[in-house]
Amino acid sequence: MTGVAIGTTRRRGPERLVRSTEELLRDPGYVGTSPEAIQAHARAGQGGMYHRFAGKSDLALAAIRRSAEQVRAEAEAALSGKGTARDRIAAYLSRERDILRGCPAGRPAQDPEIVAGAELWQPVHETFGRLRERLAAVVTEGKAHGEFASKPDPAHLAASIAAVVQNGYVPARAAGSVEPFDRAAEGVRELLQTA
Amino acid sequence: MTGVAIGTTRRRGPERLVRSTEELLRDPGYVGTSPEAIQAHARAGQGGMYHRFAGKSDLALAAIRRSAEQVRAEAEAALSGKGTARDRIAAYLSRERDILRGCPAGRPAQDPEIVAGAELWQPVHETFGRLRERLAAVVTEGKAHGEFASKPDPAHLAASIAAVVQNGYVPARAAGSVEPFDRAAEGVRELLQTA
DNA sequence: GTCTATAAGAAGATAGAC
DNA sequence: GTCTATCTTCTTATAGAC
Repeated sequence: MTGVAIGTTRRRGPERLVRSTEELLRDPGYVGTSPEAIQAHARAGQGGMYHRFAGKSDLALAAIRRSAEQVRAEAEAALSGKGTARDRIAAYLSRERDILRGCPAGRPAQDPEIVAGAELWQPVHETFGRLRERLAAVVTEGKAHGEFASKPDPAHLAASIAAVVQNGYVPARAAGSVEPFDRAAEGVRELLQTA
Repeated sequence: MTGVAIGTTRRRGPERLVRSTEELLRDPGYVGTSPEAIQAHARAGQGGMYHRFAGKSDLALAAIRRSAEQVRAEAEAALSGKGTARDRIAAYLSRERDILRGCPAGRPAQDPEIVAGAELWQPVHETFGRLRERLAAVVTEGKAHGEFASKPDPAHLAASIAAVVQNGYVPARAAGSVEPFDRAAEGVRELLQTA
């Protein structure tokens, strides 16, 4: 531990490189991002990059881990907050997500080269699984307090909510607009009202 | 019109090339698919391919159009079938989709090179939009017959359903299993029961 | 029309000076 | 540790024989 702050103002080399990779992984995606592009974005030289990281995939691993951790933390903040289970799920659905830039956790799941190799794929896999588990737990909790009818299975409902959120990104990109995402989130909220 | 059947047994060159491109576009995706791979898959030579198509993007355009048309037709088959609005939506959710191979219509929406240029992106865009409209119409119909509570807005609900279906693909790929998709579809069905 | 050979370019990584 | 030059390989496309 060097005690150097990881913030927006003062970042050491490796930190900046990982940040840049995170951003580029969201938008052009893994295959669409060249080491050169990462260096340009991070304003780092080739030397620096290859000195600290073994290569593109090594950098991507660091970036994916960081993105996954953040997605997890944000979800946790919403799902462990105040209010009823329904409120917390609604809060989770409302989080700002910069939809058109793609899902920081889900986008990599679409990259052929990432899915192919286990190292990069594993953290993505884990993040999604834990998120669904956490959502299911909140649904179960809500059912225990009589918030939901007995009908919806927690695991199913959790999967639906996760699908809408994590993947509403796709139609949004297809439409070139956040509208599909917002509408989908609103639709789930409305369904939960009546459930 | 030459009258040659477009089936599995007898396909002319261009047809085979487009088919192969469709399949490869679903799985490795646009960036991950080389002209060479297409030729190998279609058992065609370079000459044949470049003779009929201007290049990779030209072939991709043909493939995307065909996939989009098929997705639209399948959705229409389910949504215009017999039964209540709820039944038809449930049927739509149950269609076999070869989940892990990716969504034929949505996968392209994730490819940086496709999103960048308008030609390839446009058919994807259109397909998603029309599908949501169609779903919204069925929901509206269901509400008119008193199948759903007055609460859910048709456009919102349609967006939710579309997000679950078209994109349940993402968590499924992340998990390496169809389970997340199946659960999500089941979750929406259950919610519709109670709505 | 279909094949083989090959060119032009970029992606990813390395070498070696400083 | 960081920079520049270089190397290899892959991707996409073209040329020209047949």
